Amino acid sequence: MKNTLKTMGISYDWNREISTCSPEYYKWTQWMFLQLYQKGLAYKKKAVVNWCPSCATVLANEQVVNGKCERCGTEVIKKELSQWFFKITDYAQQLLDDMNLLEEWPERVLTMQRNWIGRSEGARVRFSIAESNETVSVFTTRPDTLFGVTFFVLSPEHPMVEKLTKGTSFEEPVRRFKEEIAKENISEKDLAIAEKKGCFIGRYVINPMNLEKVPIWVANYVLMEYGTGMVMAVPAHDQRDLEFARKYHLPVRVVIQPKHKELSNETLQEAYSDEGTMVNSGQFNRLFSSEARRLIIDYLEEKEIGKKEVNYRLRDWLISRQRYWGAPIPIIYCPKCGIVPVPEEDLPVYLPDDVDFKPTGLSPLLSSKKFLYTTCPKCGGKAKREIDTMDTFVCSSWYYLRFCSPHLENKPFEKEELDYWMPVDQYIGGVEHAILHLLYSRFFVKALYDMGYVPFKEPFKRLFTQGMVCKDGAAMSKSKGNVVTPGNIFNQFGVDSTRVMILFASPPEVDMEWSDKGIEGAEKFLNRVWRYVYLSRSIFEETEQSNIQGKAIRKEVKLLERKMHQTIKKVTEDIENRFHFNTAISAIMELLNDLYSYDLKSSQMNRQERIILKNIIEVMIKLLNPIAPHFCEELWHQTGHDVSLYQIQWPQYDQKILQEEEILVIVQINGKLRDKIKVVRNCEEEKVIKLVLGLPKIEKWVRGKKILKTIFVPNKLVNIVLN
RNA sequence: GCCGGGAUGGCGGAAUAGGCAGACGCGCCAGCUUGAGGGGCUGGUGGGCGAAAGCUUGUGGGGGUUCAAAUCCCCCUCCCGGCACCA
Repeated sequence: MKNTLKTMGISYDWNREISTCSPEYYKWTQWMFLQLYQKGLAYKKKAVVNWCPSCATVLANEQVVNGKCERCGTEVIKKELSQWFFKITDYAQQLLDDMNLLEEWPERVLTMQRNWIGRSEGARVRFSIAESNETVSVFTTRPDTLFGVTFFVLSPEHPMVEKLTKGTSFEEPVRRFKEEIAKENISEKDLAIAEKKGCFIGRYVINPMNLEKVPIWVANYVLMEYGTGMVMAVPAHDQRDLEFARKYHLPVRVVIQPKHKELSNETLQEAYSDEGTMVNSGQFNRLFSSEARRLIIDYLEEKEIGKKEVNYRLRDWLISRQRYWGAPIPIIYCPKCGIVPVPEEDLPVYLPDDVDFKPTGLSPLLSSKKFLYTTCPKCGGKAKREIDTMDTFVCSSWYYLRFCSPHLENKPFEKEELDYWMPVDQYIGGVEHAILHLLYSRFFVKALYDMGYVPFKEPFKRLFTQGMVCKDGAAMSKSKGNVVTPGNIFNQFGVDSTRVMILFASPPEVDMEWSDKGIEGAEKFLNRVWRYVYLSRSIFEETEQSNIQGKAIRKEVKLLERKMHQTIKKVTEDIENRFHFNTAISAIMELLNDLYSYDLKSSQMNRQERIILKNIIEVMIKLLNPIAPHFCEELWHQTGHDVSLYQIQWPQYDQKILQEEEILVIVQINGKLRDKIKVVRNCEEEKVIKLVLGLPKIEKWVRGKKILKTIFVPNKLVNIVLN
């Protein structure tokens, strides 16, 4: 990889190269963990987590794509395990709010992050359970539909289910139902379309608004992980609840009527989830639903039966991995002292080298006795190390900070270096990192900011997302193995032709299907440049004095000079503002085409003209240099220069020469192109119109018609509107 | 279902602030050069009508705004990406 990059002439500063899997680096990853741990942002909990059977490790939510493992594509299953998490949810709101600071990020990525965080506003409402002192709470985004609650649903995994059915005649059937659901084990992907199933549990809750008793069910469509693991069902205004109600013949009660039609409890086919006028809702009747929503929340708060609440879909970041690769989590378990963090001075906790890689489902580190057994830093007694390693996304969440001080030994980074380098001015990466690396890194910087380690809130000022390069319909990636090795193309066509081909194919932000069809064109272009310079080589021979007399510079030379300035402008702007190398290259091609087509014989040029042409050729080489550096460097030396092109200033364009003194003006009749005319720049309206009306083609169209009006856009166009 | 982004010749793409649609390249066709091949050079190349000049049509489809729309607005179709029984 490094060799390929070097071969391609990509100018990284290899002095700053770091390797996240080296102890010098992961020492500081472990240090980060300890800082987060001390702040309460790293914690261990038992939870239902994603497990990839093929990788034999747990995964974070972000690493499960369509129910499959992000790395290997295996269907992910659920397991209950005790694992380490980073409390990214503490930063959910800040991650959303600070998107304002990310003005130069693509909207697409911000949207993806917004979706992922999934903020929803609503209320938490407490319901008491009938014939009991217990209460339960639900989260709802629609407190205005509270009067429409006709049943209550718990997730089958909810601990309350057992509690509420214990010792009743429902205990057995509910248990059987839970087993049935668990057995089905539908994948995450199919969950959305799976049939709704439920079971009444024999108990009731009291609706705090109207004190109605409504039955409690368990059903497979309620997620344990979101909200409180239970929902208040409002079938009239929620499609899922309606489907369930119709299947089990539960009542439906409309509490919001839309403007132009009247909904009926009996015939309702589709839940109405928009706004409307409140009905069947006691003192809130006749209010508009959005208004009622506010007032009901006030009412809930006043009566202390609920409160306004914001819920996020974002889950905490599960960072434990049962893999060898990754920094060991610097934690020691002591039978006396419990969970003890490894003291900073004992870092790094080295990855052992005597491990057995048999996939056991437990971390390979377990097999290293040397690693596992240690002493407790607190009491000195016998203790065991945490055997899981950290998600490698932890390593990559802060590497850009390390780049600022890559070899520092006593600290992860130097404050002065951060001040100088950070935040990153321009970050470039694939869109596939939108909610993985980019979200994690933002979280890290926010946490480090709050701890006073970094003086900025966002790591990356400007983000550019490259399109994905696909092959055989799938994104090219190391893990999928459908990568093109550029070696063969280099050998056959050379590195610079390959660079031209890649850059010319399409602008970098779009996805593209890999094709090397353009390689021959790229090679042809470079050959044409080479040949032109070669044919004009006498220009560069100082000794040869022009014996052509005369000072007049021919029009062709002037035109070429202007074209050169236009090209400088175009190439500079395309590269600087948009990374659009494809159009930059095409501009250079145009310049070259012009050079060929004017066919100036250097032997027939006077001194002035030779100086201009020489400059044009040199500028062309300079402009092409970022695209084909090896080629240009060689040409540069071939044309008699000793200093490397890298030390040469980027060419500047001259605004005055840039502008054409004769402008081609478009002549339209009723908006249709009919003719073109050349006029001097900034020619006044009356003059141009007069000229235009004198054109034979235009005269033909205008004859016998009445001119209703004329549109004049200076230096651009004339449009004559006829009846 | 919701949220983004798209759709322009045979192909990759261009048109950056509403003003020449198809820059540049690939491919293809014809010609020149060459013993041949390769290479190079010249010309042509969205569709229709035409010998040509030219006319006409044309940026996924339909409607609209405008003197003027690939570009702005509304509706629809399809493709890609994200989220998705998220209460």
